[in-house]
Amino acid sequence: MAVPPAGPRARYREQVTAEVRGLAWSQVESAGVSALSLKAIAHQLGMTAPALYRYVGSRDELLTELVLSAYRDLAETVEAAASGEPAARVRGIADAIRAWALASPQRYLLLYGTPVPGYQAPAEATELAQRIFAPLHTALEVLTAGSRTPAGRAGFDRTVRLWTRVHGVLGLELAGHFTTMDVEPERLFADEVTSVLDD
Amino acid sequence: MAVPPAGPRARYREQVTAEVRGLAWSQVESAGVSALSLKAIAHQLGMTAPALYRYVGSRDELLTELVLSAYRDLAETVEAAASGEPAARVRGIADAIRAWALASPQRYLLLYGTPVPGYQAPAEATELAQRIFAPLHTALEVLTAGSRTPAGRAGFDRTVRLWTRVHGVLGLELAGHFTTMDVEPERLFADEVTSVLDD
DNA sequence: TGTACATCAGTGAACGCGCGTTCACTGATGTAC
DNA sequence: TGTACATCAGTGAACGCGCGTTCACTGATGTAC
Repeated sequence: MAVPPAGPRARYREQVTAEVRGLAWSQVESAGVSALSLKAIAHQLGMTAPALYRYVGSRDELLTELVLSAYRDLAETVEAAASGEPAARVRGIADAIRAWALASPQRYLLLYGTPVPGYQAPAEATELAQRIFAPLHTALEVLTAGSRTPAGRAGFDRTVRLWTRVHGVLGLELAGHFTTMDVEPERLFADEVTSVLDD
Repeated sequence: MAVPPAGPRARYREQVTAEVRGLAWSQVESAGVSALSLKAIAHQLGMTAPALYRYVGSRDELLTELVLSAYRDLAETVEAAASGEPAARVRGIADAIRAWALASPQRYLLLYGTPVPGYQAPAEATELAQRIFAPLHTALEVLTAGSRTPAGRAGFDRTVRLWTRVHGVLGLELAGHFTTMDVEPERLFADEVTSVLDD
């Protein structure tokens, strides 16, 4: 693996770059994507706005980095949860997704909420979305190997169903629609995961 | 019913007010809530920005009007679809919700997508959300009167489940997550509605 | 070890844009006598 | 029927704010001889 130049300057550069990403995330997490502001980040770093262009190509590029890193993080979370007995594995992955979403609602909404108008995610996002989908799909396939649900189309449909049910609960929960409704999201979520296992 | 003053001035006033609402909607529909701009509306009407304050209290008030009218419209749509045989009625309502969402994705997302940061919907929104929920709930109760699913808590949970499954499909569909995934949203949606009927 | 040079982080001024909102006002329109 | 008055839609200037982005530049830091 090629190690990039690691002099003191490169070191400093990486550190500031990390701070930029960190501040960008805290903007998104506290007030959504629309709050992402290069000028605000610069001032929080104690520098003037143009200096930020040493670390960021443009606002759109920064946004793309956030989106991709969120996808990557979720993919890793899902992959890390993919272990154990088949049924428990599906449940484990689903619970990991919910925990990931609740840990940072705006990060989840950045990926699966209302699309940012005029912004088109890069092709890599699609690949990462598949990396998130795959462990769920595999877990469900293992669960029913040689039993009721046939493979192929029907198996794919089942994974999609799991995904939409998971999002159905999370999307409404994160948007606050259960607070006025006497719903226990946790139980509802668990039941929805079970419903797909029982399919 | 008290008829409001209907002289030529009131007439004109109502007409312009309607145009303001119409332009506001076309902004939201074409680029989401964040595109809602009083100045832009004024200029599209051929007037200067301050003149708009004859018709609108503030941007927030206009937004509230949009949100409430979207809720009202959906509630009416759902109520209008609540007829026919029990199973067909549930399906009819669900299909009406999907048609309503597809007719104007941003209007659906205004209600159920990522919340507008810093904006709090008025209490009336909660009442209207219940008006949307109620016909679904009634239809499901009629469907299983005296059969498997007991009333009360379990019946409520089932309606919630229907709602989250509907939203799971619609939310991801409207955000464009199926376009790279070889999913037929219409079939998926129909299957999800069926899954609750079979519960 | 010391000096000359290249690198590059950060500045300051500026551009052009958009936003919501206020204020004192003009002038046309409708209304009351 | 005509005139005086009140109503009110819309203007123009302005405030203060925020945004992304460019440009020529200063000055500190690291590097090569």
